[in-house]
Amino acid sequence: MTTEEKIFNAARIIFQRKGFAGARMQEIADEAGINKAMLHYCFKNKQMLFEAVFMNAFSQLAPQINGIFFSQDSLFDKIRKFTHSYISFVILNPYLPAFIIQEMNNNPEFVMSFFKNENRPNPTILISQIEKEITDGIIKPINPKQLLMNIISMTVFPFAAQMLVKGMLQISDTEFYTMMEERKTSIAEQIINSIKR
Amino acid sequence: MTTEEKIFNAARIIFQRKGFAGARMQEIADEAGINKAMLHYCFKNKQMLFEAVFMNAFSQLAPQINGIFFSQDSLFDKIRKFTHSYISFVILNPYLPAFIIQEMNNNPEFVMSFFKNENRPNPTILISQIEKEITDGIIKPINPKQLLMNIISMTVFPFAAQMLVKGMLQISDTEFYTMMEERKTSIAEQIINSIKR
DNA sequence: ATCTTTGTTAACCAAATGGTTAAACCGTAT
DNA sequence: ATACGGTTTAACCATTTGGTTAACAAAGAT
Repeated sequence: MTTEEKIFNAARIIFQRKGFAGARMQEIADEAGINKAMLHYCFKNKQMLFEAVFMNAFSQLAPQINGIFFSQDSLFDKIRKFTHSYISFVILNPYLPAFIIQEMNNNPEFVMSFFKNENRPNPTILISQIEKEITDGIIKPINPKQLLMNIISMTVFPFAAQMLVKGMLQISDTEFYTMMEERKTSIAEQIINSIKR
Repeated sequence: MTTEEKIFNAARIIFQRKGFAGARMQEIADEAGINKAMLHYCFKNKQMLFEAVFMNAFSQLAPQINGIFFSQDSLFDKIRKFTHSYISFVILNPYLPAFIIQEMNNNPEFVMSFFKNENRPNPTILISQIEKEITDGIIKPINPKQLLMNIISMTVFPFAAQMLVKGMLQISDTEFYTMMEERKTSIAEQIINSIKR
């Protein structure tokens, strides 16, 4: 593993654990097992290092979301595949959602630029598909954006608010994990149930 | 307004905007329009000031959630009332959810103590009610905790991840607000639809 | 062999930041 | 009026923090 990779991985761990403001360059250097000056040698400054980490995190997560937007499946299959693959991915990267949401809220201006990128999640196709399935009588009338928000909410929230959820429902890490496994399929069925005619 | 109140309000604004690590004592003093030394005169130190703000925020939000747990209504009515009253409240305090979730993730140990409090949200009654309505054949079988998670997710997530949602769906502040108003009733109907026999 | 480029470090620096202090201010009881 | 209590401030302090520098090592290139 190159030094740059060591730094990057260390930075990802620390930034995801403490956020941009809470992370210390020295801590990242320690985690990487190298001298602090190397951070600035490889990544100009804290902001650049952070942007590299955030950009990477976001570009890992975005395709997971894009999956639902660009396939050829029926709406129901899209929902099933999305929740399943997204939760599978996030179980392996449980800190990503909270990290992205936190930094996005703390850094709106910088981060909104991501959504002008061509690679950004683009829901327009899915929205027109929903509208079509409504007029075709396959599903009940619903505001497509609200439906989309419901899907994302049920999928992402438990991870983003992990501590809150665990504390409120008084569940352990393993029980949480079990529930997330169950959600891979249960969310989809729940949503489909609520909209199918 | 007393000086202590001025400080507290300023601290709430700054902490909610930047989080504990990102907030600067000087910034809070400026926002309050007083000298920095007063912060330490009224609230010992940054940690104490933060805990006062967080405690207050949490104790405002908790009763909103407790509402759903301790009423005598039917499950469907509980869901309707909860989503409506919770969203109404959060529209007036749109930064609360993100703030609480963020600090809860960054500060698990300190914050988990809240859930040992007697005043904590306690879902056991609601969970047994759900179990009862399942055996009574009023609703379809479902893991009660999953159902609860769904309700909370759909209600809280759009606020917690406001920037993400706005960026992804490409909606303005006003459109966001309109959608949240719509959600006051639509979430409940959505969920009820998905579980009623 | 030696020069040059790249990688790496210890020591250092200036600014920022949380916190302190001692003096000033101000209403009020004597 | 004055002495006294709590309140407020300007100036100050110690530490932390992001960032720099200059020397050193290692690996090719000549």
